[in-house]
Amino acid sequence: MPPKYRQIAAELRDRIISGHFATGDRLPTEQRLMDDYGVSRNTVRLATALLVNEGLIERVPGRLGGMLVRAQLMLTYHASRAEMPHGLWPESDAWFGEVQAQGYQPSQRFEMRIAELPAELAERLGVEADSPAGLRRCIRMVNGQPSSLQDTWYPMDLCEQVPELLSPRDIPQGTTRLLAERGFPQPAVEDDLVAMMPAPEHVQLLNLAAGTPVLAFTRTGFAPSRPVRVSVTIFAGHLNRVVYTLGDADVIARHRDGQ
Amino acid sequence: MPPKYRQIAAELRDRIISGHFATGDRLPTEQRLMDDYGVSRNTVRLATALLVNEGLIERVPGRLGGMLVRAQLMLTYHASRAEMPHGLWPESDAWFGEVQAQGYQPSQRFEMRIAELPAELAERLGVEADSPAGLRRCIRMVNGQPSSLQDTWYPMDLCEQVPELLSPRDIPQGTTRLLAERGFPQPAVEDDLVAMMPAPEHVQLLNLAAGTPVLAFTRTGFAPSRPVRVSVTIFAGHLNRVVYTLGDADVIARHRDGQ
DNA sequence: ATCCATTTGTGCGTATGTATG
DNA sequence: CCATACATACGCACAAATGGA
Repeated sequence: MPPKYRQIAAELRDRIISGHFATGDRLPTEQRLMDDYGVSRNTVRLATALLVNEGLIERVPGRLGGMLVRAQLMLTYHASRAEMPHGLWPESDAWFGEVQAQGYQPSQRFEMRIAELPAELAERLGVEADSPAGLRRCIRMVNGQPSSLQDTWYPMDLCEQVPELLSPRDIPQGTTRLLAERGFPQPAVEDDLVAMMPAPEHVQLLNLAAGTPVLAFTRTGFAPSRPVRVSVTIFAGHLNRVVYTLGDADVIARHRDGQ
Repeated sequence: MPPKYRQIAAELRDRIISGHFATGDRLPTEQRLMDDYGVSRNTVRLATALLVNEGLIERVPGRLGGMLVRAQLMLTYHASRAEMPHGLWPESDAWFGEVQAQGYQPSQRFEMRIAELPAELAERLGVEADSPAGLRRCIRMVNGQPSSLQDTWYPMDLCEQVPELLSPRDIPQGTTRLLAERGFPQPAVEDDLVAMMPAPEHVQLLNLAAGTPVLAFTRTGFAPSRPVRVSVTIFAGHLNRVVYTLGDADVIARHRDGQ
């Protein structure tokens, strides 16, 4: 027989998944659970901590607080559509469009600075670790909630050839098109996706609840002569999914239309 | 000032990330941390629970147990290479090859059964929810450790046309080629990736430590006339990453060779 | 096979702090 | 200012797992 706290967690989990508790509902208070199950507060906390770590609930202190069932809002990001392969329109526009098409309210915030390239990213760009590079950071929000964090790095010599990259504001036509106009098209990209628990920095910037995993999405863009940029996007788990379409897209479109 | 348990967690986290503690090292015992920091055992457990949830350590009871720094082994899965677009070789062979090329020892286990399609997957296949379907499950292991879990669903009517799909053993030429030979090539696939905390079933099958996120990778394969299968692969986080190459792969290959 | 020592796992009770309405 | 809810922290006890004597 599993320990009490796991049994209690399992019961509550089932009631959440089955829809007995809906999004935004309050679970019974800790005191109530202590009485119902005849256990100590410690045991109740162990049980509910599991649910917090699974991302099913969040805890809110205060008079009208409690343990709330979290929303399972899901946003789709079409990785093979944006900026690939001929559709060279600005990625931020693509993102705005996708979010709005899904019925949500997008917004974003920009920052620009010069920073030292972490070793792992420097290798992808084929430059030395810790060399300086242009870093454009974009925090994207959906309905006011931080949703993803994108850091795009450009090698320093490229920034000198294309000084607009150092602009602290959004670049209207998009950096990908800007680079293409200056002789650095990106006919190929390599993406790399991994699920991980967020670093403390990401928890803060994305306002993540404990137990929320993130999807780290790294895209390296290649000009014919060299890699020109690497973007690291941290997607808040649960809130985002990334979609790729490979092969003959018409086949899929035909099927969708047929439905 | 942050609470004590967070301070203690932060110190230990820094020492792990900075390499002061290496993979496999034991952290000080709970008793030792109580003495060092002058706190109760409860506080030590709160602190170390954070690190467990971040996937940094695992706890092992027993005489020579302790809190061990977890390995950060990383395996790469080339999603756009296996079985796409002309290279129609068996996916399991592709996986074996990739793992071996990275210096690890692959193995896998098969199961086959008929089961009811979950609503979400039924929609992708364009059939009714809860209708029966052929389910092929493959548990893949690296160096004996469960690494990923793949469930592939085939609509029932397709299984009747291609009865080998119901074979409980591995299909030598691979199911994708088998289907192509029987008139169901897959010129297009759609992939869908999301980071999530594992369901209890996944925790058990993949032998996951608490706090390990997973990458759920869903691939829908389309024949010209219809979708023919949907595969759901659960990758244990930390252990796996998924890579896509989009556009002109030669551009990337040239750059690699040039290094 | 038994017993013992060590380390984490589970559970109890209590007290005080903090956030919110 | 109060009431309610979760947050942090102390202390204690016994169970379970593991490895060695």
